[in-house]
Amino acid sequence: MLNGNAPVSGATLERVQTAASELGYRRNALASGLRRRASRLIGVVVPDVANPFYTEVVRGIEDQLRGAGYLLVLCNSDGKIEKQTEYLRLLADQQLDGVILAPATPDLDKLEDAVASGLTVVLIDRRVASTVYDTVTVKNRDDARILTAGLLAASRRIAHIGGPHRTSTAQDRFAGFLDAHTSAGVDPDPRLIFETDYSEQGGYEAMKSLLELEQPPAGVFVGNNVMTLGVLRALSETEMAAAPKIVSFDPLPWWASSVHPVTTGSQPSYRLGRTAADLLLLRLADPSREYADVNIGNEE
Amino acid sequence: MLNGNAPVSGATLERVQTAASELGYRRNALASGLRRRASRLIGVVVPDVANPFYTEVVRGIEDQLRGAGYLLVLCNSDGKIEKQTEYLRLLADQQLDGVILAPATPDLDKLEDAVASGLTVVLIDRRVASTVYDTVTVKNRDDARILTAGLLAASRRIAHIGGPHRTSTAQDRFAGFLDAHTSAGVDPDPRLIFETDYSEQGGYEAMKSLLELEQPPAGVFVGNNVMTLGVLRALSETEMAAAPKIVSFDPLPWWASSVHPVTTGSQPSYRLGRTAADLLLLRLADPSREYADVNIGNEE
DNA sequence: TTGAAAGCGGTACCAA
DNA sequence: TTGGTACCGCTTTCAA
Repeated sequence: MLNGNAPVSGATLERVQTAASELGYRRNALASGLRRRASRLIGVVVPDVANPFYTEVVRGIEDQLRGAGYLLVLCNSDGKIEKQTEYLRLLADQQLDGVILAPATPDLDKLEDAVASGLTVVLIDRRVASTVYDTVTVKNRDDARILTAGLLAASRRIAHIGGPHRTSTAQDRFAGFLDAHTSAGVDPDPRLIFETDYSEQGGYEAMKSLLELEQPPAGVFVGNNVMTLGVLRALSETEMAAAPKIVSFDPLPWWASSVHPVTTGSQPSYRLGRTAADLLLLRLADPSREYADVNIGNEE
Repeated sequence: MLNGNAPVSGATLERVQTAASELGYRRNALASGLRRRASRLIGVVVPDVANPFYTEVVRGIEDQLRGAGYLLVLCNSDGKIEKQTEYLRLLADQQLDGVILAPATPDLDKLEDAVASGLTVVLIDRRVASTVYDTVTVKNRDDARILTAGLLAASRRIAHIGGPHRTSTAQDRFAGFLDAHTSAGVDPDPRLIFETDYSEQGGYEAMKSLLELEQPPAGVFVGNNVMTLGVLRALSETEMAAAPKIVSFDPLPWWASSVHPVTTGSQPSYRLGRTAADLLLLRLADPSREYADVNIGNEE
């Protein structure tokens, strides 16, 4: 009745509605949710909101959910599978309608529990070995290839500072880096390839090592924004005639300022968030729709 | 029964509990909440999570709530009173147990509605004209005084780039700036005092103006982190022999790197979040306790 | 100590 | 179309 699903006559409906607003009636969402088996709450599980990439993603999700009348429940997993699992259980207990999850590991066992307990799941950022989830990722390989090609146009000595190889994002970006080399007919120098943990400190240390080489690279491809900030810190500590060109896969946060120019991809973290929220709302509306695997690129 | 509040014998209790876990029983939080009139959900309303200050605050709140088994519902008000009001209503509808709010305006009318509808409110960051709320702020005036005094020790020509005067934070920080001048027996130069809107662009423009002066200041006190990033951008665009010393009220985010050294206060945004969450949990446990007005400073 | 029953505030269904 | 009633799953109370 109060949600308009009842076959009441216009007059009665109106009478009820004015009465309701005059009395300041507010629907109790808990009671409603209990009956309808839905809470109008969406969970978001990310490694850390304090990482500027996820901050933007979360903001995008929130903006999109707001329009649909959903509220966002924020969870930080710190990339730990136990925290992620615990949160998924809690979210299921709270009867959340769905979860947007940036998986801590490519490993899916626990995820199935979550789904079994009634959570609708949308995956973001990292792809996992399964096609039964809506997934939103960025065009890691293509974008990395394009960015690297830009560097190779100026020089053949290009370094790579990447994330942990167990993550799909780091793999894909490294593959793009190699693609560009292949196209350009250049053999990458293994001494210029660094694998770190996607951290500021990792980027800093890798860049330090590069700068200490007898022949530093002419350009550096850096696999994410946080590492790039470490790279910039390393650069700022070093005096040199010709600093290497820096290309960062992610854009730096809007408030980051730097003396050293950095070329970046326009990784659309905000749009990624909106898209993920969209997919989740669509699936909630129609659980039988086909699974989507959206790949957000630099276009537009 | 399932929450242990029932006068059951040990044996029965245990029997039920093992049965429950074997069957994979999970309590329905919606039903439980409906009955107990509590949802184990806490709302957080901030202007924008993407502002590094609030990002840290939110992270602090989340970590603290997690330990207590509460979930965090994130809302961005964009500093707009309408969005804030709408969210408070939504949160009340969802029967949230409480809200941690960074008020968009010093104006409280709507807040009372929220409380009337059953929300327990804790205020953060900006103080409002009322003593009937738990409040957590930073020691704006003292910290600003100390930071400014550091600059005055080196020179008498110190500029001030502050936030909007209608906010309590900007007022207090400016007062601290003046305090330091009084102690040092220095008259502040009004041409060096800028009021902006706490934005990166505002900081940028103010700094540009300062650099264009015939006699630029020897030091600049900047009222928040975001403006400081604008200030740094302005500096990076300008070549000069002796750049002014920059002091930022807030610390820059951990990943920020900069060529220009910046002295910062150690504004404990993370701790502010934890403290706010603590206060809220305490009040939820004992609604009649005295209102707290906590002032977090640089000590420790 | 135990079990049964009422009710939190809605929604959905059914007979009138 | 309408009003009445059962029921969502849990907590609390009350009688046995």
